[in-house]
Amino acid sequence: MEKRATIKDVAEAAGVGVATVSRVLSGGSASPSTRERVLAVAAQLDYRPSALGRNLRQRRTGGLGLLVPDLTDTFYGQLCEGVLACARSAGEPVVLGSTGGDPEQEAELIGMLLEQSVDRVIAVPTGDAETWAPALRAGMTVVFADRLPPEAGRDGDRDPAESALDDLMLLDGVAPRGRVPEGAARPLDVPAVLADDRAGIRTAVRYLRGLGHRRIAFLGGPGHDRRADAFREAVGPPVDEELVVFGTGSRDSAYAAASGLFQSRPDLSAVVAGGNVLGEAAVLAARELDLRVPKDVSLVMYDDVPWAELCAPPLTVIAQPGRDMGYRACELVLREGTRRARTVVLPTELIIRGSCGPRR
Amino acid sequence: MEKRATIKDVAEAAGVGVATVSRVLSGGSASPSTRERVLAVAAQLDYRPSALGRNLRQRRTGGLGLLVPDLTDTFYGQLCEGVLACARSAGEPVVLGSTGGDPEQEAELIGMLLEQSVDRVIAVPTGDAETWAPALRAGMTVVFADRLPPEAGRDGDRDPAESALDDLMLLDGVAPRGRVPEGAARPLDVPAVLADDRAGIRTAVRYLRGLGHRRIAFLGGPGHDRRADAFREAVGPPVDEELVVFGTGSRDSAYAAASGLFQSRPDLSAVVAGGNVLGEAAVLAARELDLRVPKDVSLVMYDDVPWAELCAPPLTVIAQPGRDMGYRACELVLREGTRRARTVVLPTELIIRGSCGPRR
DNA sequence: GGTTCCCGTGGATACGTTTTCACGTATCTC
DNA sequence: GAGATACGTGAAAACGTATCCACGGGAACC
Repeated sequence: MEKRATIKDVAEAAGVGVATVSRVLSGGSASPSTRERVLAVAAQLDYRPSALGRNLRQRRTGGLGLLVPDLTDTFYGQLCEGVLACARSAGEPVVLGSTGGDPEQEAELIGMLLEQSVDRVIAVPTGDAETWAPALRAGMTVVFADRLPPEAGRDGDRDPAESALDDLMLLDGVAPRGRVPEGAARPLDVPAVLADDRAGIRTAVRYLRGLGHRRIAFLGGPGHDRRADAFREAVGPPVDEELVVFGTGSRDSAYAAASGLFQSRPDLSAVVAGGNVLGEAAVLAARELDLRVPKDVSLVMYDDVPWAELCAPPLTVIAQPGRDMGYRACELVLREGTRRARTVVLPTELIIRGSCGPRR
Repeated sequence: MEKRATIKDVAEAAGVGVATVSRVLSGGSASPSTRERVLAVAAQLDYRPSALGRNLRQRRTGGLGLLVPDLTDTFYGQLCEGVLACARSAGEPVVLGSTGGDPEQEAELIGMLLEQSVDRVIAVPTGDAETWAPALRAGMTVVFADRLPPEAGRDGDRDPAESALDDLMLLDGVAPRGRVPEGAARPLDVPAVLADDRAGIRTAVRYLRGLGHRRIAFLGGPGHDRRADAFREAVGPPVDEELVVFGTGSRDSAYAAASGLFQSRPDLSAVVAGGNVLGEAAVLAARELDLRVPKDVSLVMYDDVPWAELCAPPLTVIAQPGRDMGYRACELVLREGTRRARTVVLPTELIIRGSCGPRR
């Protein structure tokens, strides 16, 4: 456990100044002879520049922050893999935080990142604009993935992913449509990578409609407000608000919400689950209540997770490219500063398996 | 986006020296009056000590490293959640790396952690002792979770989790039994948190035996050597080595291994999958080959993941406490230095669902 | 009342790096 | 051949913190 060699050691051993060593290793100019000598000495001493010194000097941590609600949710696992893949190719370390869907924990983690001088973070936000204000105020580069924080002064018409772009593979640099009410809290001006929820939900609802379903429910979790809105829009007025229910994030609460939904509204014949945890809960709750899928109730689940295919029956899903979303979000956060990036919307795909059938 | 206040600013505003501010914030001694004044000023300036400066000063990064093979694998998601929970309660940031089951990537990530001066790592190792040598040589505190690196000079009798402790909830500070051959490569002296693989596999094999199965296969992935050994021991000699097959880590390769196994040995009647990705592959491959579970083939899968219950049929599993393993591993790595810790073995549990039946 | 001890305090230093600045030499140009 | 230009180089400063050390003053003790 010898202590690591410093740049000074290398400089001394190579008979040059520290500045020269730094230049050689940073790709600066140096004469071929000295460059070679420095490189040889550095290799021989197994010298690795200390990120600590460098970061302190340039007053920023090289790393990226990554905040997700729950790593047990396979979709976020995919998203993380995407971020990590991109970060690795950029040589950036990633510090990870799991918020558990709790804004307070999220705020705490933001504070931790601030303390670490991590100035670039990609997050699946849990808290609202207020939670993220400190990060932005500190000049952090933030990119949201998968969702946006709820907006204080909501008006259903403004949606950063304005959708209706079935052919458009991705949308970069959209100008926000619709004027923001003067008094309302300004929405966060933060780039984001989102799935085309509106199109995804609409396709699913149309599909279910085509199978004859009229009473369709939406089962959401925290952060699924955009999807719920898309659902409301897709089923069209009048919206039966009793058929739009939310869990609070935990698997238990998702199960409770699903079970409650099935019991209070036995007339429903199809449900759209806003995430894979909700879908899982729906399957479990249906089974517990002796509702057969798809005979008694049809189910479409957001997120194409590997196990969707293993289910009984295999689950029809709205697939969103989790890994890609992570990768692109990371690209955005890395590119930031060079060019101001805006929202990116990735396409969803309805993958039809066996969990939907005609209305009984 | 004002720049952050430094300790100097606080000192100046409070009319004291920087040393005093540092002491107050680090819990050192100070008079009540100055302490109060400093605290007030710090709060008012929204001062947060820079981890960069502190870390440089004390020549270490506060943070923890966490290396897992694949976040898409739900078990590792659980493990990560455990680590993060423990790390958060200790106020330590966690930098995450995903090795993809590739020793080369793992080595690269270790190098990255070294560069960041992260001196404490918890890892699900992918590479061997050689991969980890640089980390140990640099004085890193390493704790392995879920598995150990393969040992150069293997002898089947030495197993850090000596098992046979069905009642013992956990085993702390076991002395390695059996002498290490003189010439053989010394096993890494690294604390670890493992599941009681031997007991888990043995229980599963006994269960299958009780159902009448005689040709039982083991389907493993990288790092499942201990489980394979436990399997060999459980079925007892002679071991039909054709029934012990491995995938390389990817879902595709797992599927290929499972499919190949089923096709080359149609006489097998039960399979033990060494991990949930392998279990998933086995279900898929069986279905593709029109083998019904459990009628034609029985299946026991390692890892109790939420979707095991959703499967058709619900999967009988060997549950290991992923979250706990992460939490304990993190505790170990934090405690290290205070007291030299050794291997911890956590119990497994056979959860019987519907994927096993009597031999047809 | 004088000496000793202790505690609160501030100045200075070190951590390892990048970057600026200035210096010297070698080459080019007129 | 003398001036100007370019380039390679090293000394030094700065980043924000923790900690060592020295200094001062008040209290306690003899």
